[in-house]
Amino acid sequence: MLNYTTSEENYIKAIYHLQKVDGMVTTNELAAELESKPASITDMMKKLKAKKLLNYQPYQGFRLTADGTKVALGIIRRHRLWEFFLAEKLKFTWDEVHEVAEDLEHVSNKKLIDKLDEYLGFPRVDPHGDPIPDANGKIEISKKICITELAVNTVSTVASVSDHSSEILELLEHKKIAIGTKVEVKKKFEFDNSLEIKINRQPVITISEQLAKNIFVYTS
Amino acid sequence: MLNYTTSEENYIKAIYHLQKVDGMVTTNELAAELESKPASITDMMKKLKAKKLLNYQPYQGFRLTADGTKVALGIIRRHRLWEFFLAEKLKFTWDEVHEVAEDLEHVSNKKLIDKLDEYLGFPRVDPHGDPIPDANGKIEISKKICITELAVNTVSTVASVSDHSSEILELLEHKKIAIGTKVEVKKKFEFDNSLEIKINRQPVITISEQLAKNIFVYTS
DNA sequence: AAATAAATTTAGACAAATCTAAATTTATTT
DNA sequence: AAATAAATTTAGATTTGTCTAAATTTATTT
Repeated sequence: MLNYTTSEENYIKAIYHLQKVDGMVTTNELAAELESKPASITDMMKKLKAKKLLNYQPYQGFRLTADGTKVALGIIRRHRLWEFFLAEKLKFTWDEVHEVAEDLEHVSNKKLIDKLDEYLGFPRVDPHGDPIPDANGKIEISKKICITELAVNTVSTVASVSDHSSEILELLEHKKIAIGTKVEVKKKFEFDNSLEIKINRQPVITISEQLAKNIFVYTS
Repeated sequence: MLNYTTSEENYIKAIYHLQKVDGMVTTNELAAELESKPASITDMMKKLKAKKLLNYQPYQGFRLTADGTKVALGIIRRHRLWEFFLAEKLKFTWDEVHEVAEDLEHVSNKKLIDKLDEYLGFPRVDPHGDPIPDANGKIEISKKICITELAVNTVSTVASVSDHSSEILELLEHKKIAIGTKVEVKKKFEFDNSLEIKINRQPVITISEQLAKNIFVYTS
């Protein structure tokens, strides 16, 4: 496996994430995501195309090749393993891990990452519930839906939370909702799209539409 | 604390290490140490001087200021804590830790390093026996001498080993010599400068001059 | 102390990554 | 389908870190 600069890695990772939403990624989208300028994007796209990480025709947007996707999954693996380490071993809170992992992810020593993985017990998801690719780049895509889509009176498990801020963390901790928590929607209110949910055998609690939109559960 | 580039940090660290031997560091020395060219050194010295990390007059060599030393100790702290982590937690061997730590040391998040330190139990020395600066940059300089200087029939403790290769590691493991091992020199041979030493209550063993030169013990 | 050698610095070039401003292509409107 | 707007690319500049080759300074020799 070749090595890439921190800058290249940040572009590759951003394209990977944007692709999941869009399929094809555009110059302006990527510039917004990376807080840089469209001209800088075009420059880098040429470079990544030359390295065969990207399919790219001028003016037509871009998407990662199979090779590019493999590189992206390697970066995401490193990022999420470090996030797990920071939360589990160093007792960082949920909202702090991302920023630190942004730096650690660029240390790309395969043996380091594989031994870290082993040390951590081969975790399957990071502290936000996002899946961690394995050493071969295989990622477990479990089907998830937003809790707002969950049928009433069906028990499910919280899979992930899409907002990673300290504010949502505070609220989730207060309501005793975490990754892995069993939840059941008891009632949906049309007026404000708030939900009444039950956690295990505790009394019903109310969650707002804004909160519900960020909570995803396994479909099963 | 300001942030420095990986390149700047590598220069600062190299100057710190060379200074300990020489006092004043020269352009060629540093170029050799960093495997770069003298012209590159001069360029960087101007930059570090402008940042007040370095005392430098053209043609006169250079030395870190108090600020520069503080920065160097921060880098060394990170490097040695990661070395300890790699050896202790991820079970890397002694000769493998340096290379990986060379990358990890440039992730300069104070909270990360202080929490790592705590997680590791505030270790005082890295796997080679070199002291780890604390969060305030204080470094414990314990007096050490080469085992070749140790008086006959005096028990001492192995403090550090200056060569970090896998070859010396193999030999040290075979002879059951490690950091912290209690040793006693029983006899010195003029002919080849080999030593006969005792480890704890085991039979006398012989070590060559080449090996002895790399073993340092506490003076106490 | 002049000549020579060694060390160091300067001058100018280059690659990587970024930017601004202008030009071009594609998309959208009237 | 022209005209206009939006998106994208190109051209040229800038910064950082590096280099080679030439010039300069310091050290060493005869």
